[in-house]
Amino acid sequence: MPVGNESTRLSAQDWARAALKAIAHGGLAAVAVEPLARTLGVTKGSFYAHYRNRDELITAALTEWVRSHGEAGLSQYAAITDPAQRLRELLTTVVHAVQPLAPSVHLSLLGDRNDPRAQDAVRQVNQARLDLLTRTYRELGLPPDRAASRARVAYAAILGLLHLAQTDPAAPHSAVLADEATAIFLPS
Amino acid sequence: MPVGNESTRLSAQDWARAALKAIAHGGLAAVAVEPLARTLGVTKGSFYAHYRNRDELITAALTEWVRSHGEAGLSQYAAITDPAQRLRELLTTVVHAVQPLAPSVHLSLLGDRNDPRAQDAVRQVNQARLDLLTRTYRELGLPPDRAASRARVAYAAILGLLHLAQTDPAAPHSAVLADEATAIFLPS
DNA sequence: CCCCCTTAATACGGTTGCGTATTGATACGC
DNA sequence: GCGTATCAATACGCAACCGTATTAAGGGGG
Repeated sequence: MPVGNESTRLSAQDWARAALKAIAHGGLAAVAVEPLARTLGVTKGSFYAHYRNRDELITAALTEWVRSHGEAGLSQYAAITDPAQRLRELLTTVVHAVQPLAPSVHLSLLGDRNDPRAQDAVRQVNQARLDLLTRTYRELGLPPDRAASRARVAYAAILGLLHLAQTDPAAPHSAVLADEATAIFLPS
Repeated sequence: MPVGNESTRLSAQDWARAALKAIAHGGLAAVAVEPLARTLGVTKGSFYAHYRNRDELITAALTEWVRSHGEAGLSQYAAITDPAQRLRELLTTVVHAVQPLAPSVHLSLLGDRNDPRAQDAVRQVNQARLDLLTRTYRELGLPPDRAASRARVAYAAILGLLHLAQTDPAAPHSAVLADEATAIFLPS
């Protein structure tokens, strides 16, 4: 069975993915070997065949998250040549993708921001996104320093909308919000 | 000793305050009786003279937080009659107050957003702030629905700036940011 | 085809934290 | 001052989880 991912045996990746799910749900504290093993249907004995300890699992999971949410995850947006269009895409994607109430790794890591590993992961992802936004505003004609601060405020709004969507039960009409956001953040 | 708060004995308030500090630092998980007792210089035996259990402490701490950060904490802004001035105050206060790296209860609670008590506390505080912002934008002449969505985006930006300030080591010039934010969010 | 490496189970000890019971100390009202 | 409320210490049982043996099973490469 060369391909076929329905193997009955687990890989290190399986554990890392489960760890990310746990982080999204309950933060780093939720990455606990024995509970994870229970949800994976094995006992913890097998975990130590893949990682030396819990810390290694956390590091692996966060590394994977940074990889997929940093520049790699932004490449589809970076590929858009028209900066105005790119900005619009970024904003509307966020505003809409915000609804599914999918538990967010990003928000959970915020709760663990004392942990150096979490702080570092969040910092890297934020930096990649801020860079892209700053570049976009520069291409739209803003002077570098204004582009930087505007990108910062815009990204802050994106993050905040994510916060609000995750806590508010009241789902605001996303279409209206998207319009408002683009009206605000597309440059004068 | 009627006044004088240097009493050698602790009150329920002291425990609640310590709990809030712990939440700001490590989320709800950090509200642990024995560690708290250690930092307070007593043993946990005395804790149970003030609260029946850990849950009661958490509830008390969150209630206190909602009280002081909900409408009560907003009254000084609500008192500003000129809506434009009020909005400016709100924005600049946030942008500046954001620096001290004071660990934020709000951000920590986002990490615990699965916990119903945390979710409820955050929801209440957010609602009070959103209401004030929405009212402000209405007074500035925006139609009700636009006022609501604009308030939402503005508050999202405030939350996001808080987020960024807590994770970024790179402290951006707050004066620049404040200008940018007011330029963006003061209505057209 | 058989050996060995990977995955998994079981069992154990150690730590941390919750909650309870019991007893001691201390302050304040009378 | 005296007694009762409140605050505090100690000791205990209990549960969850980490990490470490140790052993078993199974499946591919030589």
